[in-house]
Amino acid sequence: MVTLREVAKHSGVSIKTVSRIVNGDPAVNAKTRDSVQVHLQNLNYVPNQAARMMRGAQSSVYGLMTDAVATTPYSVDIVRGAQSALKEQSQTLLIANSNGDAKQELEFWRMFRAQRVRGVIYASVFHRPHNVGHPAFNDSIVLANCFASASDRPSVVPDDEGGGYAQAEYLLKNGHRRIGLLTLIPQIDATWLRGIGIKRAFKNAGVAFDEGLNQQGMIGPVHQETMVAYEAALKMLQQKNRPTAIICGHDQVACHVYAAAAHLGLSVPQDLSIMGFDDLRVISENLHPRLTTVALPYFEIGRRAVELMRESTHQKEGWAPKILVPCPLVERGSCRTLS
Amino acid sequence: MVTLREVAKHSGVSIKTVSRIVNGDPAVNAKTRDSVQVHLQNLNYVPNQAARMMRGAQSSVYGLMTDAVATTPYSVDIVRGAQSALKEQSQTLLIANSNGDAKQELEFWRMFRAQRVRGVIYASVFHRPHNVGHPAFNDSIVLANCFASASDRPSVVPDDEGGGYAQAEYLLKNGHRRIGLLTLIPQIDATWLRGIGIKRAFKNAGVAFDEGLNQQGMIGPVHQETMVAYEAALKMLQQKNRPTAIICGHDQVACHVYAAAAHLGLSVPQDLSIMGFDDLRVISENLHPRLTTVALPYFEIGRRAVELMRESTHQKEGWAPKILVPCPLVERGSCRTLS
DNA sequence: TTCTTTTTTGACAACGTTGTCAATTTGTGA
DNA sequence: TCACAAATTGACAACGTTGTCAAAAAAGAA
Repeated sequence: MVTLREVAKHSGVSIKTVSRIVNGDPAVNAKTRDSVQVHLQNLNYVPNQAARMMRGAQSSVYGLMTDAVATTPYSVDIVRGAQSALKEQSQTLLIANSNGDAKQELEFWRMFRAQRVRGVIYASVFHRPHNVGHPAFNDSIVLANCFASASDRPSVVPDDEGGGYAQAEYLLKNGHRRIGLLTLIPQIDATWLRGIGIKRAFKNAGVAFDEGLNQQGMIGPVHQETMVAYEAALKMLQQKNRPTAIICGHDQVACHVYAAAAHLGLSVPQDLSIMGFDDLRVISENLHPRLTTVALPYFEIGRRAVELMRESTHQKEGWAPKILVPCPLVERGSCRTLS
Repeated sequence: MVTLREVAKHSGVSIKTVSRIVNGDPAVNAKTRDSVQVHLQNLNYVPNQAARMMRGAQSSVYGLMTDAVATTPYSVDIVRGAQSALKEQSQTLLIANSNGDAKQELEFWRMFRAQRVRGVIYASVFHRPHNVGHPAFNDSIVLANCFASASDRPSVVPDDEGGGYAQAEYLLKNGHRRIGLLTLIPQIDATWLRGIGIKRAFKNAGVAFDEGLNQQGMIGPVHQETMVAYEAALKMLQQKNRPTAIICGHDQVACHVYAAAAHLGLSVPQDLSIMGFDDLRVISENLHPRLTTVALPYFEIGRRAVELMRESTHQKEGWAPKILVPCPLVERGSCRTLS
């Protein structure tokens, strides 16, 4: 690897002068600068970050710890988003996914420390309280897609309540009155947050919400959910006074509702409107008709997390904002207007 | 941050002795070791990688450059796989995704150099020839999920030919004779590789392959494909002598075939067997019935890429093996046995 | 010209670690 | 007891960079 010394030797100046030029110090004679720059180019010098860091410079690497991105497609967008915010200052992401294993995680914290990462973004796929941390990173952890219950940490989470509101508001606006609900398991915060949003939309529209149409699309403990949306949808749609629309807690749930509708000979959206959540494009763009859904803004969450991290540097103890990123509704073809 | 010096001061020994203990050098008196170890624990010492690297140690960080993982869910499994292979030696992954932008990519190569990463895994979501590289990393780049046409680089790719063979062989074994094909766009290598595999299976089974049933499920240029599987499937299934099974170039294509079948009142797998490719679990496990498909072994590809990278250290110029990772068939409920 | 100011340059130390090698301590055998 | 070998320990340099400060060169003022 080319070092400053080598460039200096080639250019016939001191190491320090080359260093100055590399770092854009104006206190260098223009002629010298030009001549050295040529050699920098020729030798293709790239500064050694390790050496820079030893001199006390801040690391340009951030850590991204995640418990189980693996299971959700597109949560990789958190990574993309974080990166997009990072690259402007040519910083990078060190990635570690622990699959939720605490021991694994501990080891990764250690690794982050060894690498002297500047801060850590802790991303969990489940948007629910999370205690997290390591004393060594006390003031430089940002939670993405989850938030801390006990310890107060800055966090960036999707606005599930707003997302739920958007789901219901859209259907109500389009004339639907009997609207079914197939939720995720209640242990997840997102479930009741969205529920609150949905009910708020009903209230705003002056429509009564029929609790009988509020069903779980999945059951069971966290991480071992069983999908029951198909059966639940069948039952719901076979009622005499069946709903004209179903709001799903997830695009996957929507999949099963499509299947149930097809099984009953109901066509979407003619006989039944379906609303998803998450916008897993692999699903939402491949169903027939394409699925109208509310997007989980993973990319934006990643971006914001990095921004929050940057701000956190200049904050005092106890600073722990909780940023809500809106969940935009993506209109496709699975919902129709009732006249 | 705690340094060796501090630990040494606390323990009343020299820096070097502490260093020895940290690195497990046996040439230390047991008593000394025990006493120092206590202080290491108490002070929570973690060696500074930057300093270690300056002393000439190999970096423990690898780079993962990717052009567009974003678009394919689960390709994130490449990351997981790589990590799983890495973590055994407490090494880490620096991640960079360029979204295919060449300028972006150049900057990332520079960053990798600045970080002195030990090697780079270049992962492309499209399994097709790819020229890639940077002189500085000449002998430490491994391609994952793609291979180089001009420059010869070690690469790890899915065995698409074998995957195609598995698709057809399974259906033939189950008594199907008229089997339709809805492929990806022909510009992608995977398309013809799988085609070869499929035809080999037909030949092995002594069954003639009807080229009339070989249709594209998608059309258009790379990166701007249009999905036409729905229409193609409709046409194919409305023939008088319609196929009893359809092999899809992708699980997404399969989605559309399900929809087409539902539209025609054909039930899966009773009236039609459907075979996918990729095993996007979000799709394959949420269709009704669940989709029998051939999995793209992203995780394994990531693992192997790291292993290959390790081997590459001791190889001479021109060493460029191309590893084929098998694509296992995942049996679910979308294919039936014809009697 | 000479002196002063300003600009430009370079010598040196330090960051935290480990390899080299020498110094010190401990153990062994006569 | 002493001589010698083995085990244990530490001083020092070096890795590549940048901050500090002083030296040298250039520019300006008298």
